[in-house]
Amino acid sequence: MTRTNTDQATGLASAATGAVGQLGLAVSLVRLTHLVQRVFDDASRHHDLTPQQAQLLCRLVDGPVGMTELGRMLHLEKSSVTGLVDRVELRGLITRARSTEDRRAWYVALTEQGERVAVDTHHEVIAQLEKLVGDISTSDRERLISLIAGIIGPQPS
Amino acid sequence: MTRTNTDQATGLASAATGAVGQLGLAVSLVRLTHLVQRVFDDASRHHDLTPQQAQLLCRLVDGPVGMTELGRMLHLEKSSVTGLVDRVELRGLITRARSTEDRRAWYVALTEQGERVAVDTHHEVIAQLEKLVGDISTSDRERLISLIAGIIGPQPS
DNA sequence: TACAAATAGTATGTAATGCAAACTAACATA
DNA sequence: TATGTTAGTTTGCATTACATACTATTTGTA
Repeated sequence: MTRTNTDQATGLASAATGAVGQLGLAVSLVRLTHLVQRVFDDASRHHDLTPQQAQLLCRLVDGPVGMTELGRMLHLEKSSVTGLVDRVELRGLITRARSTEDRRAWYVALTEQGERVAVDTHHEVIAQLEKLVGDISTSDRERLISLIAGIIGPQPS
Repeated sequence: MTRTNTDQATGLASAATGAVGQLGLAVSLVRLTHLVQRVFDDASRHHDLTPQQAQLLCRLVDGPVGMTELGRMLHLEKSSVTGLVDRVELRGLITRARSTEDRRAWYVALTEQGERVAVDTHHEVIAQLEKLVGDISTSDRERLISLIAGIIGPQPS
C-alpha cells in the first residue's frame, strides 16, 4: 500500500513519517481536534457532566434559547434535543419556560446551579487549554488566532 | 455577570465581543475543534459509519492492533472496545485473529472491505478539510502546521 | 515446580446519546 | 374556515460507554 503525504490518516501513522512537522495540515488539524476534545471531555467529567450536557450548558450562558435553535446550534434532531434537555432539567441545571409570543415554543434557561456548573466547567476547559498553549509566544499566539479565524470563518454562532 | 476576555465560552458569546479576531486562543481552539469534528462526523455518516467506528478503522490502517492497545488509542475501557469491535466485525469490516505469542490476546485487522471503507472515509475527511484551509497561503500553512505541532507536542500515537 | 498475582479479553446490566417516524398543539395563510 | 406549516414530544431502536464480575492465560516468586 503506497501512501502519499496527506494519505496517512486521521489517526496515526507517525512511525511512517517521523516528526510531526512532516504531517499535512489536515492531519494536524485532526490531531489537534482529538487533543482539545479530550480536554473538553475530561473537564465535563470532572463536573459530573457528559460532554453533550456540558455543550448544552455552554450554549445557554448568554441567555435562554429555544429548542429548535438549540438543535441548530448543537446539530441535533429535535427529538434528540428533547431528550438531552429532559435529562439536564431533571438534574436541576436548566428550566423550560413557555414563550410568551408563541405558545408552542419553550425557552431553555440555566438555573442558578446550572450557571455555576457552566461557568466552572468553562473555566476548567480554558485553564487546561491555556496550559497546553502556555509555551507559545505572544506574537505566535496572535498569529495562530488569526490563522484559525481564517479557517472557521464568519461566526456560525 | 461581568466577563473577561477568555471568559466567554466554549460555545458562543460572539455578540458580546464582535469579530472572531477578538477571541482568546483557547476559545478559538474550541471552535476549530467543533468544526473539524463536524467534518469527521459527516464523512463517517456518508460511509455509513458512526464516528467511533470510523475512528476504529483509522487506527487499523497501519496494521493489526491488539484490543488493549486499541483501548489506549481510543481512550476506551476494555469492555467498550469489545462492544465496538463486535459491531464492526459483524459488519464485515474487521476480523479478530489470535496472537501467536499470547493466547489470551487478539489482533484486530481490517478486512479488504474494511480497508476500502477506511481509505475512502479518510480521503473524504482530508478533502473536506483541505477545502476549508484552501485559501491559506503556503507560508501560512507551514506556519500553522508548526504552531499546531508545538501544541500537540511529541507524538502520543 | 507450584501458587499467587497480574494481564487479555468477554459477559452483563445500566445510563446516555441520537435518529426516524408518528403524533399533538399552535400558528399562518389562502 | 380549511389547509399547511412549525414547535415540540413520544416511542422504539441501535450505538456508545462505563462498572463489575467473570474466564483463561501468563508472569513472578517462594
